[in-house]
Amino acid sequence: MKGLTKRQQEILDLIKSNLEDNGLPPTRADIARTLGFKSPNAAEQHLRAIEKKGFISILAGASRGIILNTEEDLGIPVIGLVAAGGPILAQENIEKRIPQAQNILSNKIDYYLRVKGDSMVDVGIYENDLLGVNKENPVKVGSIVIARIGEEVTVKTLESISSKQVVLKAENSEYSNIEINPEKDEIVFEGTCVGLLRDIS
Amino acid sequence: MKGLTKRQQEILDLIKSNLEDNGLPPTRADIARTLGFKSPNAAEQHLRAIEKKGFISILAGASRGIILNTEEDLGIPVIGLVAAGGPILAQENIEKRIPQAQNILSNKIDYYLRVKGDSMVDVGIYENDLLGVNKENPVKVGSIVIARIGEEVTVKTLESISSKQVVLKAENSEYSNIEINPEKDEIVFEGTCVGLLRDIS
DNA sequence: TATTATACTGTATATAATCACAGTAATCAA
DNA sequence: TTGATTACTGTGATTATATACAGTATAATA
Repeated sequence: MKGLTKRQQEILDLIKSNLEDNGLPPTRADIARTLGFKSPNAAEQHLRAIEKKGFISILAGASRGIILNTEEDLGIPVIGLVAAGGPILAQENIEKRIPQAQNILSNKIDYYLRVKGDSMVDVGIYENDLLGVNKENPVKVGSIVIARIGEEVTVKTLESISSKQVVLKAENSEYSNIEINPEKDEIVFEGTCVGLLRDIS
Repeated sequence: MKGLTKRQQEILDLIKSNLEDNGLPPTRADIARTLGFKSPNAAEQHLRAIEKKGFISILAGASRGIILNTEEDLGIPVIGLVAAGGPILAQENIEKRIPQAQNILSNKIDYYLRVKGDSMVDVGIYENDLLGVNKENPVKVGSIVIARIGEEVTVKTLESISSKQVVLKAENSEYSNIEINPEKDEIVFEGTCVGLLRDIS
């Protein structure tokens, strides 16, 4: 699917906003009027081009017969057990998806990670909780981070970090800290924990 | 806003499904065809009746100019501090609303209650967490319940209940149980806690 | 250099669609 | 028993809309 030109994008946006605001697609004349075309045929030809590129479908003969070909929103993936090796967001790790509802949590969630074990109970993170993970922001000392050490994925508080040593703290007095020398062992930060969902039965 | 007749409801449903399936409203002819009318005017008159009752708006002259008058979904209310007296869902208690996204949590959430205090830390419920509350299901022993005792709203585990005594357990060893005689003191169960949301900064 | 894509104007027309007017018939409330 | 509401058929005028055809002009592509 090729990219749209600037003008074509404007028209696609117009269709979307028309749908959003009025609940129905615009006519060719509507498009021409809004964008200042003197001929509705300009809109017609743009629509053809956009259809050709796969972004919409046009229903022949039907008034306002413009259908958006939006790839449906799959939702935010929930990561269960992480298979050894591969990337955390690999298909085989996705347990299910839950619809992304903006404003449920304040920060952007890239994926949810199902908690295994009890190493973070002292900060109220329990087994089977879903942690909302933001993978964009750089990790900060004091944050709860998702780290991959070798092939193992773990959730811990980042206690300190330098080029020689990374200290991960388990928030459970029965566990001891994890200390890693990043020059010797591979450690990758998969993201920062910015939220939590829990089902209570 | 009066109620719709059975036939009018069928037509409203048809409009909705048309919108859902095709992304645009039906024409009078579409409606007539689908419902077996021999005249598109039958559809026209039904639409007028439905508009008169306030469920849709008709754009004069526009093709497919049918707009649903859906009262917008306000979202699930978040209850902050509960004012003394009055019902928990009273307007003045609503801090904000967050869009209801099905499947985020498994159970039905009627409202969210912002946690004050630390009386439930031992089950991982912290200050400022949002508790998802279901107010329909009857409370059960062992569940975390939202109870109103006199004018105070509290979240506790329901330890035992009988006509003579209700015992509410704080999940924090520094707090002691609350024992109430429902024949002497007023106790109302506002719901059961079925989920939890937490923002982690 | 020819071709294709983009980005329009301008005209015209078939048909899609709204909507008014004229009926029929059944049900229900005043 | 009169009037209002519901639930349609049937016809047709008017207008809203899609869409074909004929151009102009520019930029990118082969």
